[in-house]
Amino acid sequence: MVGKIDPTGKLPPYRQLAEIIKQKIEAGEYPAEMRLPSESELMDEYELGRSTVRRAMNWLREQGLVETVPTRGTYVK
Amino acid sequence: MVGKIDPTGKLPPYRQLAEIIKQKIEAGEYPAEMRLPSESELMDEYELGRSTVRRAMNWLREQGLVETVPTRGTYVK
DNA sequence: TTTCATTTGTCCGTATGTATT
DNA sequence: AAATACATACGGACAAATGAA
Repeated sequence: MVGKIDPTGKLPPYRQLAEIIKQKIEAGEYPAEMRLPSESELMDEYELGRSTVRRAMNWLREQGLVETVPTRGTYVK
Repeated sequence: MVGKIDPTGKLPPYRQLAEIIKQKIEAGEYPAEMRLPSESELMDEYELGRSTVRRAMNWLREQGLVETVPTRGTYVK
């Protein structure tokens, strides 16, 4: 099944989440300009802590895939 | 043009707005006894949420620069 | 007097930023 | 990585008071 986080996997959880989201972006499931699910939603959905979700967001941001607007959300670039 | 809010600036938006208004007061553009623009007007003019505008007002009030009269407005002291 | 628009007061919910432990 | 706390910000909703029509 796609979209599950494996705490014992090769990649750390934050990178796994980042890859999942990256795939969704590239697949068009998350189109440009779309706001990603909030940190809270991602925490619930993938059963991760906020800092883990934020690390994933940081990674995606560093990759130039998304853009974060303070107090608004993170958007697909 | 002076009076633009930079969401990524050093000072948070509410402080930037407060500084703008403070300058106008000190420059005489907003003389004593004058009623400041309403919260709604400031929201529109600077594209800020009401709570942000109100924070700016609180700050100005704490500085002793203005005085607020409920249902009437905020006045330069 | 009644009605209406304006303005501030208050509260709630949600979201990100930062720091600490 | 997680948990927690606090700051900052946006939006909506409703109340209360004022003053004008």
